[in-house]
Amino acid sequence: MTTPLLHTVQVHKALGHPARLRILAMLRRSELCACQIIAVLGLAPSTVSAHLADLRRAGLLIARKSGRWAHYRLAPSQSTRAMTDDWWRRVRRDPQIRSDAALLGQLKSVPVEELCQADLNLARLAISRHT
Amino acid sequence: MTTPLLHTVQVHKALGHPARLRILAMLRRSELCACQIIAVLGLAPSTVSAHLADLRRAGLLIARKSGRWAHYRLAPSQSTRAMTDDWWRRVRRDPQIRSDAALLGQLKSVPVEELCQADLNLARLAISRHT
DNA sequence: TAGTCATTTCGCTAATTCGCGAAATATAGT
DNA sequence: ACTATATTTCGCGAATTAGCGAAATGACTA
Repeated sequence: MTTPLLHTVQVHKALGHPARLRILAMLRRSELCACQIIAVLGLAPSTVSAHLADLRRAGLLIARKSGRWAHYRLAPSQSTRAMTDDWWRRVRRDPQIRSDAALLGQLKSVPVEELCQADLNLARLAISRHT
Repeated sequence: MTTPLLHTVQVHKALGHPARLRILAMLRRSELCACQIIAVLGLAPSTVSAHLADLRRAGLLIARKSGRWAHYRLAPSQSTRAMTDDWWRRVRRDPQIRSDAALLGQLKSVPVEELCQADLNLARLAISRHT
């Protein structure tokens, strides 16, 4: 158990990192597989996993495990939605956020089986093969 | 110059510390002198000054210097107000925030000249002398 | 002009955070 | 059972942050 003050601090700490904001921005559109998030961010899988754990601990997203894959989506809570709506207005036009969305749109056409185990460059190759 | 993403990160980092949230909560009621904030938080003046500088850099509050004293108030921007309104709903009933408000209410009756140069204990003595 | 005092800046140490690779976990397919 | 593999956990070095006291700054006062 924790106080409202410390919980609020934890939430804001979770939002205080570009990679974690990028993750939340991606998840606004739809639930995603961990490997898709890893491919878009271009960071080591262990690093992304830690960021996802931070966001989950802060109550901002929830995980769903389906076989080997882990799917993440935004937590449905009221306060989470209000909070993300707030910074979303400022961030939606950010170049990094927009390029993330563009890359993610292309990744959607790649089967998850091919995407996983591939770093960002391989992901791009897979895109060119599938479009 | 910075991107919208990095600016948003900076704002959330500023909100990701209990002392800084306590400062913003206090300033919701009214502008305050630095010495009043120092007395309520019970931290070293240099520490509080650093927190205030963080909040100012994030654009969340603005400073006004009047003689020897520095007065701080919330920045009047729209987004700042929306953001503080969000976490305020969760934090307003926090015991730490409430005791801050109670102490601050009593500090208001103490002249600034007596309050300054006094730590929290001296501040309490001053309160008992003035009520 | 010299002194006092509120506040900030500086220098430092301890604690936390970030990122990675390696190892561990767990699940699908053979 | 065994292998392959998606994800997480662990251990560690680099970078950042938090706190303090000491010194510097700037403004009132005598």
